[in-house]
Amino acid sequence: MIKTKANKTRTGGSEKVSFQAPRGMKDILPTEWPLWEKVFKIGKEVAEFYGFSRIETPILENTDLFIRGVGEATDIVEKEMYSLRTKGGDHFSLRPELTAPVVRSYIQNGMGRLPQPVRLYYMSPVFRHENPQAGRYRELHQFGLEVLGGESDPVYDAQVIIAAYRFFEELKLKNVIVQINSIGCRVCRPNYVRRLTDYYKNKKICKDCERRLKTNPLRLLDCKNEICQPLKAGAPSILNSLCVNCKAHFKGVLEYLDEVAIPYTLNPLLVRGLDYYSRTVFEVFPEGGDLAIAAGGRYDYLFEMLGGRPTPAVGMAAGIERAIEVGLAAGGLTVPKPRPRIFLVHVGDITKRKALVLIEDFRKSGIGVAESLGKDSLSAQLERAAKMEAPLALIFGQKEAFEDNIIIRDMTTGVQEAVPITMVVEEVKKRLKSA
RNA sequence: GUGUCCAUAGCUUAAUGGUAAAGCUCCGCCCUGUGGAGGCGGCUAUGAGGGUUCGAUUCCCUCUGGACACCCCA
Repeated sequence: MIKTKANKTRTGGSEKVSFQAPRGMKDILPTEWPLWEKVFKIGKEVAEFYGFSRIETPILENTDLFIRGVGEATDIVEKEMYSLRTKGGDHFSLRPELTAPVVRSYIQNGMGRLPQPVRLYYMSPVFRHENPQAGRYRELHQFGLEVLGGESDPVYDAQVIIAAYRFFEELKLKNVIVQINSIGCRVCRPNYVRRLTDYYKNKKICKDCERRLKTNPLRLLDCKNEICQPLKAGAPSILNSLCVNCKAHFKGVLEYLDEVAIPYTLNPLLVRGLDYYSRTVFEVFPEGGDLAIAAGGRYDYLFEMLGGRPTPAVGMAAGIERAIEVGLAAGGLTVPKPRPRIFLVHVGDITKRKALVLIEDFRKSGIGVAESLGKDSLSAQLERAAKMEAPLALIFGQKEAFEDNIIIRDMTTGVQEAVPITMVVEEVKKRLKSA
């Protein structure tokens, strides 16, 4: 028996079922879609301007990819993955993020032989099984940029941040804030972790932090528990522990950002939840908000973790739902108006048939035509035309068909004029232009 | 995973331990050839399951979904 979440009622002989979208997931309705298209368009333009090409990977990946890539001890892998086992016995998961899949694709498809670095972008759904709340969904869409290969050059870190910043600028989000930090590399991070662990040892910390001290000590830095707050001030700063190379790298990133006047604030307490980051990490916040709308960083070791050759890389992912919410709330982002279409009204069966032919003529001329051929009443059709704010209505009745005419009605003024049917496309074109 | 609040028609809201009401939307008619108005009419609801009760939409439990917060995160 398959467990189903449909609600069922048995009344008499018939069964009534009702379905709802899965928890934390929602429909993008026709009224919302133009907005999404706009956001997608902006993302595409920004990404392609900076030399990124689109990639789309499968929604399902081997669970192991995320365990190795994102990290076994992370919340994402520990408790937020939608995992399933196929009939063949494979363990798959709905992707909770796209960096690991993109790296997998790079390795699998031999992109290492392309000119380096390879720049890829995506705008795709990811899935996380956590409890929904403000700005948090179980299915969310991420706009992401990844620069893969080449050198571990700070200029790439900066470029990713610049592109992300421009994306939000184009979405009319004012005064977004980039918080940035460096969490070092294999050489310097272990030293820092040791110092940090020493510092916190024998100090009064919260339960979560006791666990973090063992599994992921860096996370002690962004603990929000009151008990731990006073300790943060005295904690050793990672920026003082960076090795010479990491220091130079971080300095480089900041200098490039200064060069193009991207505003940022240093946040030495910023660490990221995923295992694969090294050196640069950053998060982007809307003005006055504390929910990140984008985050990213450098991940020079991820390729090795996934069985590839050592390959430096840096990337970021923005939450599209959150960006849209913030943009709408700030008022800069608006729902685009649909392109106006003329409306074809028919009266009678013969004209109904001929109307289909006429529609094709307009299609060839690139003019959008709406109709409601299913309705036969003239009033009802005009009503519909008015409701959808068609600038012009074409009225095609028996009389007109007989005389090879058609009436063009200006819906705002109510002025009508009969024109020869052969001229109607041209006439409409003319009127739309002058309007 | 935990906690708090919530669930009446497509939408917004009303009411009651005893026949569920309205506005907007939608559909139809007035309107055998002229729209946004008006009039008339119609469709559609107590999220699902169980319990208490003569009787539950109302009280109780479970499930599902929603809002918010924690954890964590885009």
